Amino acid sequence: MTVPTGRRERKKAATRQKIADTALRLFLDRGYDAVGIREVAAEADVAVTTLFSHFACKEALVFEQGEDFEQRLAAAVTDRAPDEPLIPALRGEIQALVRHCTADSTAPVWRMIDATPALRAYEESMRQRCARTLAAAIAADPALSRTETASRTIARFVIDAYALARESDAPEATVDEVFSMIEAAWEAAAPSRRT
Amino acid sequence: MTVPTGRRERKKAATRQKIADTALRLFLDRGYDAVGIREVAAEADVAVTTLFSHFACKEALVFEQGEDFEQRLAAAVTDRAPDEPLIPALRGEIQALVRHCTADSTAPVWRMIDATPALRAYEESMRQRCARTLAAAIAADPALSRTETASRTIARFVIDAYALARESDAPEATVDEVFSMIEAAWEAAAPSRRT
DNA sequence: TTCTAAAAAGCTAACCGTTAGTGTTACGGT
DNA sequence: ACCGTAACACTAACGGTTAGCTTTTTAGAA
Repeated sequence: MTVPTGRRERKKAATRQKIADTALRLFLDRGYDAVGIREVAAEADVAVTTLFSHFACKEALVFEQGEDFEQRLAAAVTDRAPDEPLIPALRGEIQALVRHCTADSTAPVWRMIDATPALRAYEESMRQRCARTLAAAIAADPALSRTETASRTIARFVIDAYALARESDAPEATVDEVFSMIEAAWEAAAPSRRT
Repeated sequence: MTVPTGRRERKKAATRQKIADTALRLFLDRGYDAVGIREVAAEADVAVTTLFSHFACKEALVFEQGEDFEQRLAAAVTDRAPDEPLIPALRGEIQALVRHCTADSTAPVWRMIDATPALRAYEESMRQRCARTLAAAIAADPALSRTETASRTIARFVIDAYALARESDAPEATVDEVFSMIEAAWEAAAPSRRT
């Protein structure tokens, strides 16, 4: 509850960071598949079991940064101005995420992810969790008044926009094009107004 | 090209079938995670390496039947009557697939899949391949005249409909609801007609 | 029929990610 | 100063997967 600044937690965070940094360096250097867990642990000077107490699996080492994805999308729904429409808010957030993936500093990592089936699959599973969180946030907003199914559907569509943009040559234009389709789908799911 | 009825290919198919049958029986009996590859191979009376020459991984053993998924969806696009609209044709196909998953004969398998993270993930990867094939089929039909991006988008949306229906309590109703949203998205992607 | 090339299946032995079991240290609160 | 516990380490294994190599089976030519 106090701001987490015990020596203990600082050391823990440092260990975690050192593992992630070491892993990413080795992976980018020699390829994800060519570097084994035992080697990462040795290079970071920790036991293999310690590594796995910080990260659930090998793939998770790569996604250390940018884990907040999930929170950010949900926040884009819950924290928007009371009269701000949903879809543009989500489009803005997706655009920001896409820009982050294509930024110079992170681009090599994303290129590695795209080139590695295991990492693509892991990212996909993260996206699914993300879609569920987003669906819950949408369904929870009474102002939107859509079906459970419609909420889940739109959430998946939004995640699709991100996935399609990541695969695209012109990510930002792709986001816009997909979102114009999402907008239409969202309107089509509106409750009929003559009650 | 001749109907494949050499002794060789019959024996090979038989071996494959025996492995798949044995695996499914053991999995349904005692749980997917509780049965190891070595045990499946022993029970089917083949070497482990033989098993892996027929199936790419453990998960693939479960999806032996219903692999045609991919072809069927693409066929629903390419084989439809010249003036039949795309979306209803796809909805019909998805409905058929969903019904197949809930049929009494296959329901236990799908229940096992839903209960096993590894199998859910594998199914998701199959869906992605499927979406790509479907996107190609849609993009290849000049009568539809949509963008590459629009084709890919609709393909993903259609696959989403299937995924959402599988997770739903009322699969057929879910398919209909999602498809009404897809229909709107599809129309919104139509090329503007005043050229 | 007999022979041969190749496909299919087998065996061994390992690699790699991951985990259980069991200590050992270092820290935080008392 | 002391105790409970969180963090880390060590060993040893398990389960999926593959490489390397040998043996069996089959298709088709001679």
